[in-house]
Amino acid sequence: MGRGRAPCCAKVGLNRGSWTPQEDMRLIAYIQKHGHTNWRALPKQAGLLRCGKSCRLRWINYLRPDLKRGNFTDEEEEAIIRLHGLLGNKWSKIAACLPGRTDNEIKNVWNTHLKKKVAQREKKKAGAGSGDAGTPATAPLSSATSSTTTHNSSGGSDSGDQCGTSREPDATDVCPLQLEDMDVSDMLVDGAPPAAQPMPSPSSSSSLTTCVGGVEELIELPVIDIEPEIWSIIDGESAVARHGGDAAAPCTGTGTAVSTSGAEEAAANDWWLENLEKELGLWGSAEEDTQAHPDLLDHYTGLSPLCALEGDPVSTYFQTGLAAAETELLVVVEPSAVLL
DNA sequence: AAAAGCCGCAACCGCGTCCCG
DNA sequence: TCGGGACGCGGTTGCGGCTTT
Repeated sequence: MGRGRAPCCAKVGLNRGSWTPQEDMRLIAYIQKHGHTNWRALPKQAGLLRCGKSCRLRWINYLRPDLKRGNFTDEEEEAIIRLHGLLGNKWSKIAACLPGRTDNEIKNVWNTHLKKKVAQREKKKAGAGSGDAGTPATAPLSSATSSTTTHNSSGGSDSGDQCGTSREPDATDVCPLQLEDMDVSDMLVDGAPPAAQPMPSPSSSSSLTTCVGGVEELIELPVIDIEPEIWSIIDGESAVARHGGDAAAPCTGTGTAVSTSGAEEAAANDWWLENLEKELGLWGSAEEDTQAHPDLLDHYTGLSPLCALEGDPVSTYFQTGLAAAETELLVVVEPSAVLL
């Protein structure tokens, strides 16, 4: 029944609409640091004036490092068409078969072109009027399967194979586009795609967390000025506990790492975040900053200032995506571990 | 060159389901 | 066993960018 429908997006005091680079940065930084065990609490802890739902959506559909960006390949489109023929509008299940693609993305692609494409095909077939293949969707499965199997090396080369490179090399084998190994009926029966489940949203997060686990808690979020009243509006409970700039000091309990750090680490984190912000156009020139922190630069594995900026996780997110992004995150973040 | 229309993407909304106390 | 909270999913909408007139 309608139970448990969280009034999560209480309209009061929360931002809506497009995400700003600042918000993106904050969300990324927070999740990189703490993961996302509780979406509802996340915005508060991350200092975001968003509802948890919005954060989750943003992360899953846009910010996740394992997302493949760019146009859909022919193989992917074919896979979507076939899977849609089998599964219907089960976008999440279809997405589970297409690593690096989100259900939202697939849904959009389907509604925008694939639907038309299929309609045209059906028309043609009907015009040709033949065929035993009454259901166009299922028939091509085997042939297209073979094509999709090779997809990994060919199609996905541009941005790398998300789940594969971003985690373990072995994981590439698990690429769910291998439809022939996939028992779609399983997916029809129970929600959870079997062993070959590529990267459902939860696991993707866990992969990320584990990936970053070694350097967890290295990122310190900048303080944001949010009126306590807003928090009380958001959670409906007293926000008294967090005041005096605590709002953005997430999990101060868990954020113990902060205390492990010295001023040096804090400075390094600040530097990293400043870079993020710069990359997002929130700051002045990069040169200014590197001049401002020449000492810290040395810590960054001898990267030139430019290199360091080019390796910026957020820009990587928006440019190349996943594998590189995750690598870069490690590259950028890890040095601060060396600082310790 | 400007205006109008179209298209695609990102985000929101509401419901269903799962999990936990 | 029941009730509540949180998450996940699918449908829909709004907006910005691009194309066409």
